[in-house]
Amino acid sequence: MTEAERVTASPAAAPIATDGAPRRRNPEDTKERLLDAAERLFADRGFEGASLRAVTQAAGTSVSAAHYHFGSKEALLVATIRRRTEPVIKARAAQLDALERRAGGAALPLEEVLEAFLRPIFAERARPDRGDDFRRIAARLFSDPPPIIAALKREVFGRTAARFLDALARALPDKPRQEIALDLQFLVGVMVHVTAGHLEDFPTPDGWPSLSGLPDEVVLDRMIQFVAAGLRAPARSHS
Amino acid sequence: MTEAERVTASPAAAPIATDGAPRRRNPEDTKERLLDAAERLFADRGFEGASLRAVTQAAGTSVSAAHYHFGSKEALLVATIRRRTEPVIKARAAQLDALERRAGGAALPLEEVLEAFLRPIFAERARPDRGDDFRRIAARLFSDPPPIIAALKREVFGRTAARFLDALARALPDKPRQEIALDLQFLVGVMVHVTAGHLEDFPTPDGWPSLSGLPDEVVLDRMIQFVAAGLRAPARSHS
DNA sequence: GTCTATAGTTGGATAGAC
DNA sequence: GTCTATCCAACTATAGAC
Repeated sequence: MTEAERVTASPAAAPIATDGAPRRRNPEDTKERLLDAAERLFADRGFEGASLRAVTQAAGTSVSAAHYHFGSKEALLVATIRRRTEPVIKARAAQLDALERRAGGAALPLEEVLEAFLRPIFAERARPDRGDDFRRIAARLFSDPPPIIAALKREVFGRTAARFLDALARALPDKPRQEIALDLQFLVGVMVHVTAGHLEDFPTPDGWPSLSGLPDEVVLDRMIQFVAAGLRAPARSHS
Repeated sequence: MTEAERVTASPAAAPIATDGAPRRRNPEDTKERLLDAAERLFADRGFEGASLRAVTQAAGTSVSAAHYHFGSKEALLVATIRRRTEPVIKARAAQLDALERRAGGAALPLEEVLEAFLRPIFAERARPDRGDDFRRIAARLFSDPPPIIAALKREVFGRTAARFLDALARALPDKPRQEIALDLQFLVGVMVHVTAGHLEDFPTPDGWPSLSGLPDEVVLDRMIQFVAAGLRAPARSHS
């Protein structure tokens, strides 16, 4: 396959739907359309795999418009990710605040701590007003090449991790702190895998019920049960 | 930052260590050196982010040598991934075979099924003879752009999933099959996250013990406890 | 089997008109 | 603010000498 064939074979060069006629040249929401297109293409092809030209074409603009609004391709990526992560981080903090207020000085209920961590990301995923490709953007955040991503990742994670580690420690006072930290990483693994949409990507083998149609609420529920049980599981006394 | 600065700022153009003097021109292991370099650079920068030139330079060869041995950049990626996944798939099957033989017709012990699934990937990760960057290659397999990766991913997963789903069903006879399938995805999420090396990538906040020095055996042990408890957790009767 | 040299594209970024 | 036109560096892949 030649390079030209490979590129044209790749789909998704379709422009972002701008509800109705192919009207162009809206003054301010060009920025928004660029973010939508970038989100979809970065998620589909990766940062280096999605050219700025492809992104701007899908957004119905030009390369220079993107440079005008964002300054560089990297900056566009950062803006794309921040648009999604900011509301999640804030919603998590808000839910945790409410939870701690309600509990007063008492131990926090584990399942509710987990829900405060997990529900916001599902909520963001399901928002219909913005492109619905939040999906793999979260997974990319975890595995895309380092340039700025590594720093972004740590910042995003760091802003939430400390609070949730403390909350988990309050929910499970007898659990060793290192085990809490390790189990939180397991939880993050589950979250990323599900958020990234891998449930839809891996068809179950013949004879097994499909997972791709499962409502978010069912998946979220089961995640909480699964992870709560894991967190409560005592360390094995060395056999 | 200019493009030139960004590129030169990026490290890891160092050649693969060929134990001792910078001896070149070994007849056959050029292929091996190319795979080592490709593994490291694809893992660090992603498939599109790591140019063939960078890979061949790190391997101490030329672009055309890579084409001679593999035919294309994509084929090199596939070979890189297969070299790691093949032994894991085979080891998993072997451990499961042994387990089923030992159990006869009886129920399989859950923890041992999980160990058959998880230990081989840790073993591969720890092999010193090949470059030690198995790490993020597994994560890439799950989130890198589609060209051939999507197909590869399904093939690799499919060859193991059916057998493990059956084994889990034999270990937990009362568990609904859809719940087993869903929980297996959670397990995969944990596995990918840990294998990808994210434990080392996310420094724990101040006041929390670091995870980066943890021996593989400790992590594997805790993973099995965590996931086993999750799998055993009963579905919540809808509140 | 490995090299040098080169072909032919495509990439991000910018200048300057409007 | 958005466009067209252009710069030039970097890419994959191949041809052909050795």
